Amino acid sequence: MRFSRLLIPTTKETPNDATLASHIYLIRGGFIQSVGGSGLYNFLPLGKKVLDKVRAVVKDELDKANCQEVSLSFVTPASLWKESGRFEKYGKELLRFKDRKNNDFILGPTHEEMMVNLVKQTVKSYKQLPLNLYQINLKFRDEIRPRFGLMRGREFLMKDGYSFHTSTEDMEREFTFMEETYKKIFRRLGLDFRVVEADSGAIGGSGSKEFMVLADSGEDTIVVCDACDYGANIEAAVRKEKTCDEEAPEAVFAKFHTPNTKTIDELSEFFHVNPFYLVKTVAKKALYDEGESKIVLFALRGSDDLQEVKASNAVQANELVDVSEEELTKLGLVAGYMSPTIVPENVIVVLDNELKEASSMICGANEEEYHLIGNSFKGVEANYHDVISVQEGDLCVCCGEPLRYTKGIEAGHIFQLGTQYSEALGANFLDENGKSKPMVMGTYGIGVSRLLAAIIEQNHDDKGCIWTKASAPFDLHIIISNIKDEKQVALGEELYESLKAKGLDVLLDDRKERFGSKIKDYELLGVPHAVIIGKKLQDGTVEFVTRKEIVKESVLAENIMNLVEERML
RNA sequence: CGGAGUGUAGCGCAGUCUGGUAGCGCACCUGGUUUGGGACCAGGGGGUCGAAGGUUCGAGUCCUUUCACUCCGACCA
Repeated sequence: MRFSRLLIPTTKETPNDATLASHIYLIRGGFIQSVGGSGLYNFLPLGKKVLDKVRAVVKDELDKANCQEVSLSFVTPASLWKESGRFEKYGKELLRFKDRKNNDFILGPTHEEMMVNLVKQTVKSYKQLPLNLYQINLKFRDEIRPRFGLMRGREFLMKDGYSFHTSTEDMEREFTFMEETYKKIFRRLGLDFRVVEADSGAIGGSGSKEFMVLADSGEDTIVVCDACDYGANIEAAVRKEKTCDEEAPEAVFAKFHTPNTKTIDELSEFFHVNPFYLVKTVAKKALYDEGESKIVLFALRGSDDLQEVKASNAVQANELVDVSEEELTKLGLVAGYMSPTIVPENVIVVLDNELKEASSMICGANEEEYHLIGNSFKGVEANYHDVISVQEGDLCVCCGEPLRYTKGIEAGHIFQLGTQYSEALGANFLDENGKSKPMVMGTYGIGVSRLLAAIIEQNHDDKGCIWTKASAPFDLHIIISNIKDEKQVALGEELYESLKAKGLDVLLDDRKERFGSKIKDYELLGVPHAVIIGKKLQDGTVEFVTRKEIVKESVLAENIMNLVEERML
């Protein structure tokens, strides 16, 4: 294609609301255009080209893995979502609206309901299973705070796949197979990624894994082990039970006067003990459907922090929010001195798993200026859950080596769903014995438009994008330095036509611009290779450029064709 | 949701305090010069100043209402 005929509105200036490299370069390079700055984007020709290339890789690998592409209606009747129970549960991210007849509709943020409904109507027998259907379509999530360009938009392109099985074993087989298929996709796109254990979130289900593209700007914190391949999202990470070298504060059970010691630090100072032996009691309000809420006390070691997602799951809440001091007082809870053992009615207590066998612990007395010493949880029946946040340096549950934090961009997520949706929506099949059973499901997602951002986050420099081979908008970028130099133009045209004929996707910069603008645009757009036809043609040479490190190789003009073929075909 | 801020040309901004002809840079159009790191000269086009209402002879500017967007915050008992 000819640059002079393409709509590629590159700019020198960075948009004022962009902080991430991917956001800046996608806008500056004319790949995408912001729509009213509210998490909505138009894809311009170049952006659409990249999107299609990424999409093609995803589709190719899935089709090879016997998945079948379909396309589901974007607008979804709310009735299906009411059946599954998610119309209420999904929260404000679900965009709801009414048609002229006043019927409720939603814009699909994910399509379990629609897909289950499709399968329910067409699949009746075990002979038709297993089945893996997917689509690559728009999704809409009314994010609280869309930001970072394509990283967290409200409307985005997602591949969502759903598999249906006669048994849990078969679903697990497919889950593992999809993990391998996804790895092929991410590798082919040239990404550095890690597969990690994850929380299942609003989708539900038992096991789930996330595909994290490693990048400092990632919004997710992931816990990894360098000694083995353990990796998990912080929301799901576990560790080998923590121990403490310091001596435990031996004491018989007693109430102790502890003025002005509301925080763990103050308490640790007061008793001269490691926070490991203190109980931190965190109050949260758990929100449920239809405006119901409960106050929950989470108790954990003072050396640990509460992991909110784990905590929320422990009480099966939709969300946890902070509780005001007034509310606590009203319930008979004393802020700063709360206790997991002395608790008013109507307050739920959740103890962290690691407190199960703990002894010599100090906790609040739920009384102003008093703590209880010499507490033991040995043999105490209680509501135990894993609610702590794994910290850097904690030990790996698999191999015992220290764990490390890193940042990742969630680009894929696969779930073992089970029968939760098939039961709710009545998606049953008849087995060999003619018995009706709910289908066992798995679900698999890839954020296709987010991948564009992820690729750039991982592959850019201070000049612009550096697309990977599989994602680049063009294979080769030819720059004619001076459009008034007939020799340069002639060679450029010749190269362009013959390389096109060989099947390369070539961009020819034939604009009436100065060299400076053209090379800046080249570096900004980030096509993996370029040929510069310029001044040096007088001496019979041109340059072959590799974008990644900006390496320029001088090549005799008559050899350039061979070199390009050799390197690129 | 809590806090702060911003809406003026396609983009980035000044002008608002102290009311009086709508400005600048980039981009765009025309002509010319220039052509290896985002050029220069000359000329030109483009804005119901977020919206509604009010005060005034006169409102981008003052008052009221409203909408939109951006940024920061959501491990504390």
